[in-house]
Amino acid sequence: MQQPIIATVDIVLLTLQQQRLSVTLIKRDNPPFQTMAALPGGYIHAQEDNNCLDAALRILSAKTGIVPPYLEQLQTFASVARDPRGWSMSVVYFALVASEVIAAAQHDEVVVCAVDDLWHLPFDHNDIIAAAVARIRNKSYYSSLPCYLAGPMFTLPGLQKIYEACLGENLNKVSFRRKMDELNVLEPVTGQTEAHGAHRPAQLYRLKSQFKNQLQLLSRGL
Amino acid sequence: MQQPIIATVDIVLLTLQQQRLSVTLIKRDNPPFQTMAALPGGYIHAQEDNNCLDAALRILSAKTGIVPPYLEQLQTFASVARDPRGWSMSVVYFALVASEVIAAAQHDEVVVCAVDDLWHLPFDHNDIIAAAVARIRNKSYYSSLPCYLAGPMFTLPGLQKIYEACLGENLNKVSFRRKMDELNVLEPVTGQTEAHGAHRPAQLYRLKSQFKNQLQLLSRGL
DNA sequence: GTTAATTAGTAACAAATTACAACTAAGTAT
DNA sequence: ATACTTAGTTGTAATTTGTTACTAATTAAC
Repeated sequence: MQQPIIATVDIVLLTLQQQRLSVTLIKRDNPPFQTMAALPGGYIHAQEDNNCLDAALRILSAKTGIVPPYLEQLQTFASVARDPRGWSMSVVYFALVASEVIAAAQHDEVVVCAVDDLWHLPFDHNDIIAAAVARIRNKSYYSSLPCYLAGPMFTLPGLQKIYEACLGENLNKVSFRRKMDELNVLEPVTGQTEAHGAHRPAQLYRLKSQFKNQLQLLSRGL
Repeated sequence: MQQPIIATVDIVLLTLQQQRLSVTLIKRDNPPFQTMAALPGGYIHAQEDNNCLDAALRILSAKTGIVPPYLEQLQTFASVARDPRGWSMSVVYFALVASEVIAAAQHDEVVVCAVDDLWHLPFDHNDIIAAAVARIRNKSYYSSLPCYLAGPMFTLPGLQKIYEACLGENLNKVSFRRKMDELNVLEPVTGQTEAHGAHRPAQLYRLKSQFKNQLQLLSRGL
């Protein structure tokens, strides 16, 4: 074997900022593209990581201090051209977290940017983010995925806004509530409501514990 | 870098045999697991392959003589344990072809086996096949994917059987036809019918040319 | 305090979609 | 000709989804 293949993992860590789907970028501290913002990523450590998911969790934790509740393999991006160092292969994972989690991690060098406002990023990271957004859009139609973008407690109107941000379209209130009921992943926090204005306060909900890190699917979409 | 990571591609080539979803296996001609049947696969050739898809097409063509109309990346399987040679990473693709295509390729050493009858295969190939079958099941609900398992011409009752084999459940005739109409990927071959018995012959259809190697999706499933 | 305004949550109904059953169509075998 | 079998369609019932309009609960204004 001549030039070995570069084996890395990148993570698309998504969150909501001002109702907009946003991605977490890190200032690179090594060449190539040193000092530029890019997806958190790094080499697979064959001695240390038992598998790719381990590598993703290790790298994400090191670079952002976050252990996300939901982490799924997105796709592997590999080609001779995507990295100036040579033939490179990146197994990409995506994760969703509430924005409070990113704030609480208190890591410097972390930039959160709305996915619609991105500039040109190093490597093929724009393509990767586009693929992650497409996947999330799609999964949001028929699963509890967007729930991971909410904090530990949330209202149904709030969750609807989150779904709408993921899908990029407005939803009908009655239908949305029917579908959330059908998903059966939420439980009301008894006695707890959230008021933020001169109107009836909304019931607070949380994810049932068995769905804290497991998706639930709808049989026929939103 | 000490021990380099092994970078390979494997292909789950699926077809239908006697109405059953079946996978193509090849007798391995190198260690480990020499002479055992396994998924067609091989090393990525950094000098030769521009990307993973290229590698998949090259390997599949070399081992089976087939260039499939539809090839999609499934998932990457990577861990320290999956290959006795060391830390290994396999980018897995899946392809669908009509069984005539496999027969026409005339390659020896090719075994086609129903996915429900598989014995214990080398590496994590059983897990890989299970993941591919799950993906196909899922996509068959809302896409034209199973059409790639049919030959160049087919009847609607025949296509329904194919969908049923993919989904593992029976479908309603009227609903199925409505959905195929909605998919809008088929065109009748005028004047051509298929009779195989003492009854009314069925109209033959083919994929519209723009869908010969492109999926079409339903907005709300079968 | 009563009233107006605003959002949460529900109920009733209309529209659309899907499933089912029964039909007609077109062939072969007797 | 008649029976039989599968292809394909039509009509209708059941289910799901979307809309409109309601009631509920709160704050702000008077």
